[in-house]
Amino acid sequence: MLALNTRPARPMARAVAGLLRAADLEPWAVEGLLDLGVERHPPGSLIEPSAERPSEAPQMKWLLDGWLCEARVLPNGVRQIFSFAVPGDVIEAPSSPRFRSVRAVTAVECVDVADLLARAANPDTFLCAVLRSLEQATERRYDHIARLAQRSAQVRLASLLVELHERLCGAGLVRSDHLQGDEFALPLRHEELADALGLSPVHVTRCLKSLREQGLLTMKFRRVSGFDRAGLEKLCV
Amino acid sequence: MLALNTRPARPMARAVAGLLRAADLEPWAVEGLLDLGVERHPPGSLIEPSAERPSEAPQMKWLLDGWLCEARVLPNGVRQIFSFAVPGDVIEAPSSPRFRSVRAVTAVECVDVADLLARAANPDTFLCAVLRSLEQATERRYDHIARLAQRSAQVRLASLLVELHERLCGAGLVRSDHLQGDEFALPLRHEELADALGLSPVHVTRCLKSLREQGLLTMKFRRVSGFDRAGLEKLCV
DNA sequence: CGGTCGTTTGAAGTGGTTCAAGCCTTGTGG
DNA sequence: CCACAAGGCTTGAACCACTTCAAACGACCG
Repeated sequence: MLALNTRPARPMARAVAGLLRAADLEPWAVEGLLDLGVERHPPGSLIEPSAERPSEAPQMKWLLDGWLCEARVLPNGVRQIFSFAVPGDVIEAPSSPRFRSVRAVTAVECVDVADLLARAANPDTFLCAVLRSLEQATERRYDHIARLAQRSAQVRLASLLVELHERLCGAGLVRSDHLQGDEFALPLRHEELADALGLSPVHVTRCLKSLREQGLLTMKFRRVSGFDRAGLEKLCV
Repeated sequence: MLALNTRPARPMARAVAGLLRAADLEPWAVEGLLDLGVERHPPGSLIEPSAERPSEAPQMKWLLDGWLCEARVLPNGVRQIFSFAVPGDVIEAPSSPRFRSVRAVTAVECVDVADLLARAANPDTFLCAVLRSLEQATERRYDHIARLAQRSAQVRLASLLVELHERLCGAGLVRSDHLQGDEFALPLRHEELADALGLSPVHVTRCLKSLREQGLLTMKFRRVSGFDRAGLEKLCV
């Protein structure tokens, strides 16, 4: 379920670069990271507080690689996804998964924030980045409420994709192309998008088709290409 | 726009009792409150950080009497209400009202939390209550996302009313009646409920009618009566 | 008593759901 | 290398929840 590894594989190094950019950290801060134990979680697994460290405070993880989603399963069996986490984000591992649980969407690599702080050469810098990340997540929760309550299906989808594009840009995971449109990995099925947006998967399909026909993006094989950010933002006004 | 007053009127005393119960505070803690300046805001006014105390930290207010709503006006002119605050709640006065603003729904009385902490005989107790209140508000934001995304109009409305009933109970603002159903003041127009729930006001009317016909509640003259909590909760499953 | 704001009701339109079938990828075994 | 199965994507048709528009009604306030 969970393996520790002191020698991270290549994908992490790539994400770390983005992470550092996102957190405004200096490149030399990487050294502190590479010494740390990296937790690996397979797709679909729950991210829970480590049992070994039974602390009172909420445990936070810094996501190095892969995607997470924060969700709740309602009494009627429907899953509501509250948010997605992308490399560079900090998430709180919920102590009681009754109301909110965090699950790996893809294979995931993360480190414990407490470890990071304890071992970092400059804990203050790290802490600031962590707090900023949590604050932005809170901000996005408001955005999501407005999105769900007031927007049509197509605009909900477009604005979520714009948000993810923005965040992936910050993590250095977008290949920019001003002529053909940007391109990035989006390891979500229509069902995940539907569960986040309160739509049926088939209607997500239809909305994506419509966006494609408007030349705003193409989503295929877990990748988005031809992403026209300006056009999508105009749609979202 | 904002008046200070050292001698609060009667309505406050009532709310304070509920507030204390909600916060598990001892009755003698009231004394500290009565010495404090109480801010009064007319209906419709914005609650902003006091200009006189230009602090970096977010300013928090403890609501003694009246209702607030936390909202954003979207570019297309639609208002999204994120949450309501009832007596006993703590709210953060947003520093930049660009993304989130807090507005008085009714006439409002509140005190500054920093003042409260500075002057309180037992700041620890107060601080715990404040933190608990903020934590519960965060929790409710998740509930609201799930409500908006996954529920039918009628269930959205019912579950919001159940939430408000629960909170008003905590503040001692519900008159319990197990035979006829509970009764409490609900100073919201259909439009406010609609803006919170992502519905049109006319459809709120229809949903209320349906709930009334099911014998679950009656909403009239800014009051809810015949509130059948158990029945409503069964509806929300 | 008349004006205004909020609520109620009806009728028509639309956006999203549901169900069901076909298709396209990807992975697996012969 | 192909055959086949499984899972996800796509499309169509019918249905339903909610919206919009419009008009009437009711309470409250001068």
